[in-house]
Amino acid sequence: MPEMPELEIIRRSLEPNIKGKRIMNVQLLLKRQIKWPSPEDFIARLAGHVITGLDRRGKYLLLQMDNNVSLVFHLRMTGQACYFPPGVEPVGHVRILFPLDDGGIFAYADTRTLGTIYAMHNDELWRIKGLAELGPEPLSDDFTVAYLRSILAGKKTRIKSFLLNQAYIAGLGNIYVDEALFLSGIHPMRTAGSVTPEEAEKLYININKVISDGINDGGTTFRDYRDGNGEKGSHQQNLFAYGRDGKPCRKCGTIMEKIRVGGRGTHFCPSCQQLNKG
DNA sequence: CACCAGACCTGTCCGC
DNA sequence: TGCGGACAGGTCTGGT
Repeated sequence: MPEMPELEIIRRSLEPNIKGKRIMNVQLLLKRQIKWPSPEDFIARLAGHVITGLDRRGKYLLLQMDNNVSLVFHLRMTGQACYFPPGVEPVGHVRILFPLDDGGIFAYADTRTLGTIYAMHNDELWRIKGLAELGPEPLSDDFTVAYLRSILAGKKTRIKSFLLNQAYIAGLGNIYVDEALFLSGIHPMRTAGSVTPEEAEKLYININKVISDGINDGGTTFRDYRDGNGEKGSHQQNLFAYGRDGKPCRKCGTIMEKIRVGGRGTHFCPSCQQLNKG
């Protein structure tokens, strides 16, 4: 479900409600979603401790605790991290409850239960491979045109799959990749190495644009995504490619198509994004 | 290394 | 109405 814009909105919306609050106890309704450490140790590392800060890296949400422990969430497809004020009962597919010292509850919910949760000492965060190997993020100083050109060079993998690889660029997912490729006029089946330096510059600008627009719209809610207060985003109203198959292209009017690339549903305009280009 | 199917899960939608 | 299959915002593993 959530990509970088959604995780960033979740982080921002949770912060005023849970930062500085103490976790009174931990109720594991579905233990198998805890990937590290054991359920008993997970509870021991968190219960009674204060949440001192909230960070995000790629699609990971990290709650910093007062005992040098990070409570790490990866929401996968349907995970939700939400604050319920005092007197409001958590609803939905709740898997873990963290009652707080203000009488409210920080809850993790997840329909498909694919999400992964860790309570790591900060010096053992490297054990989370996906987190340790993340590439630079859109909108950050580390993400530059030169960097993008350098990682594209010579790659034979298709550009769509390439952009979904979190080790190259952190935070892009299926929606925002389709959007960035559409705005850049690049067919998703082209090889990464075929993207010209000029196209790479467009792609760089548009990756930053779609991520930034997604954040400004409060994220994209197709079905499950909600922010830390249970609110939907609105960026689904401003998409150009994702979910628009069968509809006219917003640039040229050609009927948009949907294909499968690397096992993922992929939306594009056959006129604006031509395969033989490049 | 590239690439794909399958696995992990539940829910929804579509066609018959 | 019921059932089977495909599909869903993600990532990892194991096979060819």
